[in-house]
Amino acid sequence: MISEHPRVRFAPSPTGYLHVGGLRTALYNYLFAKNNNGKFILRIEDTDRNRYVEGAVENLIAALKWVGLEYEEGPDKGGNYGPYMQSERLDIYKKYAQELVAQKKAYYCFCTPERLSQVRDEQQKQGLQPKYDKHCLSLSAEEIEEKLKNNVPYVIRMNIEPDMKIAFEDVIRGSVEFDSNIIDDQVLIKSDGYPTYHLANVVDDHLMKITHVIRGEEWLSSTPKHVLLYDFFGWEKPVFAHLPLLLNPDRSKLSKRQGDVAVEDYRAKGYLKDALVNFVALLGWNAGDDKEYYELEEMVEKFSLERVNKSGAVFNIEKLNWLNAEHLRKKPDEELLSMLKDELEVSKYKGKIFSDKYLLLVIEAMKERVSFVKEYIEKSPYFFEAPEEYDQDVIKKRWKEGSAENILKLAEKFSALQDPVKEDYETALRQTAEELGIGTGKLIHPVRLAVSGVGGGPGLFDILYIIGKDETISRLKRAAEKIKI
RNA sequence: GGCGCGUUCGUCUAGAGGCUUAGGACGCCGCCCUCUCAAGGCGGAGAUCACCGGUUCGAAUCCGGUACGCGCUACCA
Repeated sequence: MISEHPRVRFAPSPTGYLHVGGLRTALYNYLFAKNNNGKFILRIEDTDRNRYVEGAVENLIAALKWVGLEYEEGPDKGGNYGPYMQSERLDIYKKYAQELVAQKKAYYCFCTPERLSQVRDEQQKQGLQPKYDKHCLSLSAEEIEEKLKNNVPYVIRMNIEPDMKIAFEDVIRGSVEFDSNIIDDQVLIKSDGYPTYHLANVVDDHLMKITHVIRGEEWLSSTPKHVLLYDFFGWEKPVFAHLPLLLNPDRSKLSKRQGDVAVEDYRAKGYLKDALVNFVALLGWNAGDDKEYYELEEMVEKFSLERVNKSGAVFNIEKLNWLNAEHLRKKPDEELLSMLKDELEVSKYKGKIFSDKYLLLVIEAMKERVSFVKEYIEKSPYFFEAPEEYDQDVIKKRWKEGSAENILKLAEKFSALQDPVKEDYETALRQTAEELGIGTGKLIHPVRLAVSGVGGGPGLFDILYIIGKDETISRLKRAAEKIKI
């Protein structure tokens, strides 16, 4: 069933941004293509002129690019089966629609929106399935000719025969069957000359030699229409795979109201593309083992449509956060450095100069303690400026009667050190503690507070080494003065 | 309403008739490590596998029904 070199496509309509659900659809298409040595194609389904959004296509492309899902053919890349924007393929759709009309598999319909809604109301009142009543199917050739000549607005509709069973195989769901009686005589060409999704999608998938249609579950119910169209044209059908939906915490379809849905939102919040992709991939797929941390390449190796789940998955931000931390920790320090520098540029420390060497030390110290790049700054501001305030709870817990004198004593000790390294601070501190006749803890904690303003963080001597002797001494003195019990 | 799809710890999931006292991960809690906070290690709580019935020596796994959820039911995709 799976051809040797499959061709799959991600076919979003440009609504303004890339939805995370769309990201997952794109990802599964990509993974499937790469896993099978096939091609991944981007096609823009911009057939609804009312929904046109300025810059949406560029946005979509930028998001895909950021995330690293590279396609071989697409609107900005070209390819042998273009154009890849449906709005540039209008003539093609028209031609195929007319072919169907000639074969009586589709027909012109001149009904006004008013009549349509009247019919619908009537049917609903009688408790019937709202469906077009094939009113225009009985028009004579002359009547049609006449109306066309007089520029009466029209649409072209599919002529669906009643009492048929339309069945197809879905890789994920198995065999699915529909009754043709519930299917409306679907509009193929709208009165503005644009095709509807159904026509454009089938025509393009055929012309672009798409072998596998991998899309969201919301399309499952329209698939019989597509199957019928393939049959009308006498075309070979692609393999269908309908993906489960992504859900809000309350199990409704993932929506903007309940949080961020745009890939760019997550990017702006500081999520790594690797983590987002990893996370989204696991929402509905797994390799059958316990592995949860993935790089793109490994997913490509292991992916298969057969292992995609049937049921919807809640988009659970906590797991995403964990994965982000996991991915962040695996990044080489050099890469972290460049990300941290970018982050500093948009922080309140913009303009302040820190050497790469310094920043690398900060990274080493904080690496295990952050989940996001920006946390290097938020969780350890003391590496970028002296603390202005001291955590009250920590003062209460760690700052005792003689603490101020003790750290001043220590400052004195420190000032005698020559180019101290981590161990030198430690030795000096332990010595001082001994001289003062107190436990090292009694000194360590107040020093930590004095130097960082908080109670947690990397090992104290690492902090001291990083900020340096002069800064350490100055912070100790300042704290001895400022911290009051 | 009709049609379709789905239903295993709070969440993501493993599970393809006996290997299951249903496994892992996130989150939560505890212990260890430790100058603190993390990370890491160990452990714990958490699922009558939606429900009912059937098939079978045996069912989370197969079949039927019910409930619930979601999707579609447009000249939107």
